[in-house]
Amino acid sequence: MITKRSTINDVARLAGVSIKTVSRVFNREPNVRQSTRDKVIAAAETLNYRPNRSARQLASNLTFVIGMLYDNPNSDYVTEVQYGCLQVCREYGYNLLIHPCQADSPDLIDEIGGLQHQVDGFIVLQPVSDDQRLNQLLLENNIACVRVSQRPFEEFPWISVGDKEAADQMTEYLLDLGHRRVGFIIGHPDHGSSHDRLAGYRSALKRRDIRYDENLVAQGRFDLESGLSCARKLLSSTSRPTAIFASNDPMAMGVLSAAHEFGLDVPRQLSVAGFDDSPLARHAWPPLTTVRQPITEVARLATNVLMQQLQGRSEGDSNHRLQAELVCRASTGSPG
Amino acid sequence: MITKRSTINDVARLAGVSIKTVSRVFNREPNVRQSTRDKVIAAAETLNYRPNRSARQLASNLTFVIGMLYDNPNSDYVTEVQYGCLQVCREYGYNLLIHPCQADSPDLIDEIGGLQHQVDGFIVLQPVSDDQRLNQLLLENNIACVRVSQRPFEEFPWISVGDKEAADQMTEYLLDLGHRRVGFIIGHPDHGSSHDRLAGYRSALKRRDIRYDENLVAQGRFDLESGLSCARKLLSSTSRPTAIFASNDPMAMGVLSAAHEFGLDVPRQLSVAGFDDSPLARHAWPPLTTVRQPITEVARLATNVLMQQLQGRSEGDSNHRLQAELVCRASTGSPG
DNA sequence: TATAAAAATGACAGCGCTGTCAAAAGCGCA
DNA sequence: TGCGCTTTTGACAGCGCTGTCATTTTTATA
Repeated sequence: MITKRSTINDVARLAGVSIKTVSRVFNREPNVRQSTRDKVIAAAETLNYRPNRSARQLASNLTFVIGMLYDNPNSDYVTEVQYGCLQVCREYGYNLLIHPCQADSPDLIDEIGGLQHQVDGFIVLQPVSDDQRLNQLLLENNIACVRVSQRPFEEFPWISVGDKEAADQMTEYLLDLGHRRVGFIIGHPDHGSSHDRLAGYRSALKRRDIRYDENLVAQGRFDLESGLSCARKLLSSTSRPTAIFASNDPMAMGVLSAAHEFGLDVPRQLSVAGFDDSPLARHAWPPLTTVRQPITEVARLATNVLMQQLQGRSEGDSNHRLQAELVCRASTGSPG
Repeated sequence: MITKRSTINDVARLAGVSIKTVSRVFNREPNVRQSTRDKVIAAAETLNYRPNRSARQLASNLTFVIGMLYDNPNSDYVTEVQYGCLQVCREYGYNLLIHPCQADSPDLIDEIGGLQHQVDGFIVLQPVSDDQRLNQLLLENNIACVRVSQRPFEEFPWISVGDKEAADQMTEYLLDLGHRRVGFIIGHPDHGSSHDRLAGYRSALKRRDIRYDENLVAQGRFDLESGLSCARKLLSSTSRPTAIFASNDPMAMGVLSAAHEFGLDVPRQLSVAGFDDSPLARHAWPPLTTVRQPITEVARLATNVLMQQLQGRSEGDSNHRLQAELVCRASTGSPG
């Protein structure tokens, strides 16, 4: 049997107050006497009342939904971000609308334009967060958002992870192991973090007075196949590297495959390092030395910042920077 | 500058019709003259009108949102399902609300109970779809849903994938290669598909008149670690198997690691097969022979069936069965 | 041409809530 | 006790749409 869902009127009648008072209680507004509050809550409980979101949305012109914009082929990353975001959403009674999209799609702007009234704000992940048209759209329409990106855009709050520092650390770690020819595979050229990771690699070399050698660097695209072909190229060179640092884990997996092809033992003859600490990395053979990003933290933080924004409490400082961390496993060791 | 969003009234005024007619056009209702329809559409276009979902929801008592319930640690699977589901959702103007949950949580029922008014229906993935309390809740409250599961529940429509047949095929394939001692690692005991995959293994053995040997079978939990320990057990036995068929890819990765430990060459000394065709499988070394499930298809189908349901067009036959497919890669070969 | 039936359109209530503003109740203090 | 203040509560409009049902227009048929 389907019993009709109880409304604010039912609760008000049972509690002997006006519907407005019920509304106040459920919106945690001040200036409601405790005894009144209790009456209302009790009544709501007996009736198993739940506010009707649609009605609330219509009346308040709020959706209680936030949108998540992303174009990330890495499902582990996406899932983890979703998870962290949902945790915070639930605290605030918000729902999450996921919107995977193609950053290079010409329809992107229309698409998001249509979404804008369905959500109160957006969390925009890399690399979509670096799309200037999109940022402009959000800005012009005064849409609340938090960007996960390595670079600022206007006054938008943004969350960044110390990609450069982490890449620097990883490079330094490889140098500390005694490597002198450390290869590097750059990530997808459209991804902001690709540049930062490369910058980190370069800064560590520089600090150690090691010349940056273009022959040790190859341009990948963040997928295994590109990692494989880059590694083939690097390993075929006359002065082959004794370590290869790939800008993400799938590419590092490609390097591992190439090492197999070349009959190189990892890590004795070739050290391999990745970035992201995906499950892939843990499950590789040998398990991959990599960099762990605090993904859940990023997601939680981004969501919290957005919630603050939506509640009008915008912060002074709009950048929050988190640090990534080295995870040393068996794929790296001293050379020779 | 933020211009106020235009409403159905604006469109009606500009088109010179009543708001009800505008409503009809936007809901694709019949009985609107083409010329009227055109006028309305033109007016809507100039005003850049978009129906207000909240208002529509409130008035129609529909949410235009479907919920996706899952508890799946495999992010590739989840992401792919989300993707397929979203494709269909967009066609129908629906949004997707994801709700990862813990199948064994005591609060699950409350949680879903609270969600029920926020969505028009649910897509329930395994293993949540096999939770009897949840199914009962959905049934009692007459909530529309489509289950992705290997078994029926009452009259609910359900989508299943031929796990058993696929496992049978894979086993047969290994036998065809000449293996006589084929090990098997069972999946998580709470997962319906674990049983089916085991059943497929057994049926293939039986057809070939090969005795089912308990010593060749180990109980895993769908994760790499359990695959590793199961493989250690199987490989330590006096009559070690020449092939191991793990019920999913992470466990097969564990088997691969164990093979490394035991100094066994894959596939010359040990063939390894997985299930699911996760990216893991493609990226393993050697690349893993496995079973590909039509995940996107499952998701699309499930969503379509749900949409049919919501529109009152319930089908006669409520089960849709899709077939999985063998993917043969380099991790399997003839023994010896 | 008249008439019935079908198709197209509109008037209006109301979905369940929040915002606004006014009214009532409670409080401190002379 | 009464005054002015603050705190608490309520009445009511209206958010933008859809459902119902009445009305008008068109079409088919006699």
